[in-house]
Amino acid sequence: MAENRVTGQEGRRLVSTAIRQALSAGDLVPGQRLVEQELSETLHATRNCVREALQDLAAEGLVELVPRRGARVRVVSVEEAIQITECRAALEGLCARRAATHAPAEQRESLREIGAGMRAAVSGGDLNTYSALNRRLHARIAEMSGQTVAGGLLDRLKGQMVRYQFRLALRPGRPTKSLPQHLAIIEAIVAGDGAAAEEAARAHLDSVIDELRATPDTEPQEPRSLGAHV
Amino acid sequence: MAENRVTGQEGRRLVSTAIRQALSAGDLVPGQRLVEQELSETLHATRNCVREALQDLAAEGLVELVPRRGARVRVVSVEEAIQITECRAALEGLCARRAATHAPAEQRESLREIGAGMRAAVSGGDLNTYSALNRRLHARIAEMSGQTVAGGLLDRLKGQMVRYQFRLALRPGRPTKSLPQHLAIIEAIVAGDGAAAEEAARAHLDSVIDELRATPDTEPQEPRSLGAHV
DNA sequence: GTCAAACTTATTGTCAACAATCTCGTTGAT
DNA sequence: ATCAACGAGATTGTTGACAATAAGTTTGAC
Repeated sequence: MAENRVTGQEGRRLVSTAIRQALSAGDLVPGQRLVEQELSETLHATRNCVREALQDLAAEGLVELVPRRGARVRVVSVEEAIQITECRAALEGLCARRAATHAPAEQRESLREIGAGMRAAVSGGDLNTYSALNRRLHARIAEMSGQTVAGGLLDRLKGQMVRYQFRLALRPGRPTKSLPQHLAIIEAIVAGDGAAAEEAARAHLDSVIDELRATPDTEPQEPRSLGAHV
Repeated sequence: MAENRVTGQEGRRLVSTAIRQALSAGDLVPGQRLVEQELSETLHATRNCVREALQDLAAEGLVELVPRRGARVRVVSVEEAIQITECRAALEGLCARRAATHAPAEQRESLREIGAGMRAAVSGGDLNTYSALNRRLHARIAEMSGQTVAGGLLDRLKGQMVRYQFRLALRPGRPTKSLPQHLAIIEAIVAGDGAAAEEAARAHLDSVIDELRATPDTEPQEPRSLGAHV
C-alpha cells in the first residue's frame, strides 16, 4: 500500500479530472454532496487539493458551491439543458460555417471517414461507437474552424450536459434520426458551403432540443449516501 | 487608522471586483504582474483572499496564472478579440431573435427609450453616455430574451474585451456608424421580427469585427511598476 | 406524544509559518 | 567583453492546526 498522497497543483488536476470522470460515468448523481474530507480520503489527496479542485469545477459550472455548506453536484434542469443547446446551436453553427469556408479541402474531406464510421455503427447497432464518433465529429469541426474561443465555450457547455447527452443517445430511434443530420453537416462542409453548413448544424441541434422537450424533468435524485441501508 | 483587513469570502469578492474595476479603468495594463503580497497590502486583505480572488479571475479569463510564477493580466490579441466578437455575434443574434419573439410587447417597446437616448447622446457628442447606453442595450436584450445561459457567456466574453471596447468607442466616426445599427436592432425587436433582429445584431457585430481588423496589434505594454522612476 | 432548547458532531473556512522555487544581480574565469 | 556558475532576495505553494458554522440528536418540559 503505497501511501503517496497526491498533492499540489498536479493533485488538483488529478482530483478534478477524477470527479469529472465520476460525473460522466454516472457515479455521482446531481444534487449529491461532495464532502472534502471524504473525497480526500478516497482519492488520496490533500484536503487542499480537493478544495481547489472543487473551485475549478464550480467555475466550470459542474458543481455548486454554497458557502459554509459545501459543494454539491449541480443540478441542470431540462429548461437549462435546452438553453445550453440553443447556445450550442449558435456556436456550432459558427464553427461549421468557418470550417466549411476556412479549412483546407483535404481536412474537410477527412470528415467523410467519420461519417462512414457513423453509418456503419448505426447499421451495426453499436451505440457506443456512434456516440464516440458523434463527439469526435463535433470536436473535429470546432478544431478545423480555428475558432478556439468558440471551441472553449462549447467544451464548457457540453461538460454541463453529460447526463443528458448520455440519455439522449440511448433513446430508441434517435440514431436513425440524427445520422442523416450529421451526414448533411459533413457534406456541406466538404462542399465548402458555409451557409449550408451553418444551417445543417443548427437544424441538428434544433432536433436535439425537440428531443429534450420530450424529456420528463428529473425527479430530485436521492443523494445516495454511502451508509444507505435498506 | 482603522486597521480592519478584509477577510474571508467577502474579502475575496471585494478583491476580485477591485481588480476588475482597476482593469476596466485601465489602471492595470495587459501583461502586468499581479503580486499577491503587494495586492494584499494595497487592498488591506489577507494574502489568502487575494490568492482566491486571482483564481476566480483566472477562471473568468481575465488573468493568466502560471504556476510558481504568479499572475499577470491576460493579454488578448487582436486575433482573439475578433474570435470573441464572432462568438458574441452568434450569441447576441440568438438573444435578439428570442427577445423579438418571446418578450412581451411592452418590454420590447421600452427599448425605444434607450434608442432615443443614444440618438441624443450621439448628436450631443456625449461619448460616455452613448457607451453606457450601448452596454445597457445589449444587456437589456439579453435579459429580455430569457436566455440566461447565453447571457452568462456574453458577460464573460465582454469582460475579456474591456480594453478593446474602450478604444473602439472613442474612435472618431464610430458612433455615427454604429448608431443606425443599434436602432435597426431595436426596431426589429419591437416589430417582433425574430429573423430580422438576429440579422441586425449580427450585422452590428460584424461591423465591430471590421473595426477590430483595422486595429494595430498592441505593442507589448510596459508593465509600469510602482517604483518606476525616470 | 410533541415541541423546543441545548448540546454534540460533522464540515467548512481561516490563518500564519514554513518550504520550494524562481528571478536577478554578482562574481569570476576565459 | 562575454558567458556561466553561484547566491541572495523575492514570490508563490503547502501544510496542519484551529476557529466558525451548520446539521443532527438528545434531553426535558408541557
